[in-house]
Amino acid sequence: MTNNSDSAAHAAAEANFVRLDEVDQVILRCLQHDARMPNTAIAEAAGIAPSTCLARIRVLRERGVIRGFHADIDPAALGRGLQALISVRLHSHARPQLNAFSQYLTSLGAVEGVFFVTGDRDFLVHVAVRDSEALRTLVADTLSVRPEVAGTSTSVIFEYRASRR
Amino acid sequence: MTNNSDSAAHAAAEANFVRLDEVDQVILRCLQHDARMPNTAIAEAAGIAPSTCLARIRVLRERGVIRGFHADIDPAALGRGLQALISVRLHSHARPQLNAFSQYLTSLGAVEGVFFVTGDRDFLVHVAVRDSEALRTLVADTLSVRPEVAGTSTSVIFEYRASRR
DNA sequence: ACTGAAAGAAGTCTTTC
DNA sequence: GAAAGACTTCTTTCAGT
Repeated sequence: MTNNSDSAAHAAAEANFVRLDEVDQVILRCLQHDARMPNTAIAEAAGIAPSTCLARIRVLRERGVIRGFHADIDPAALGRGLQALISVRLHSHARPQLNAFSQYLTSLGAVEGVFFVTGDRDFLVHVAVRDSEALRTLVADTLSVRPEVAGTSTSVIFEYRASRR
Repeated sequence: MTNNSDSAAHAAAEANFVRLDEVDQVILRCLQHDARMPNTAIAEAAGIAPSTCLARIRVLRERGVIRGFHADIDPAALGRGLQALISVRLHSHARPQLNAFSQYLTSLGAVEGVFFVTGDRDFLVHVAVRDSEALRTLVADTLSVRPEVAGTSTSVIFEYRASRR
């Protein structure tokens, strides 16, 4: 799907203007901290009735403010103790396949996240693998063999902190 | 001496990673997809009793496999429609303050995540801000003024896909 | 738009195998 | 470890304000 978003980014952000009062902010903060927090507890924290709180959360989901609720799984506990950022440059003639390649990356089991960025690189791929051997295999045998890929550059992640406030 | 050849006394218990059977994997997959999925539904999907499922989840949390449950909030819906990766190099004499600086970064409201990496840079900071003006302010007035910071390099993120399987 | 009550559903704990 | 049952708590709906 090709959306011509020349200056639409700014306009979309303004059009998607959402007003959140203090109650909504308390709700979001609670759910961001603990998505399994009972509705009654959230309602109490926000100072509203549980039924009202439930309706608020439903609206927040419908508006797209809340995209979902996910468990935070430790990759190391799953035997993937090595994390890396792989910078991927694509050939210029592979531009039309950008989105498809991005989707392909996301589908890989080792991939934690994909950044599509400006600058001298195209993608920055956050991966979690078992060991350096698995990382080498991923870069050499999975990514570099792709015809779209012009080159890669890998940095090992010593530490990654997601901001979960 | 005795013929203790049971598979339960395997050395997998003291490995750095945790052995997860199929039941655990089903539970993790469910919770990663929807952290608010009812315990009864997870139990049914895993083919175990609800009480057993609850005990499994508790153990997974205690072992650190599950680090938490978080709502996925859209930064754009909160008025932060511009995301960027800021590469931060520190002065070599600021090494002892690496961890403190990392914590400082994480505490900033605009920061989504912080990568501490090998290579020619030290940190890669994932931020979400209101607009380019806010990004300029963050880089110029918040980060660059720090005495530890030797230099920064900013890339705008066109798209970011977290792998939530 | 929010509240409060009430019925149904789900979470939790203890016992039992 | 796993399951069953009792008990507690939460979710959800709906009429009312």
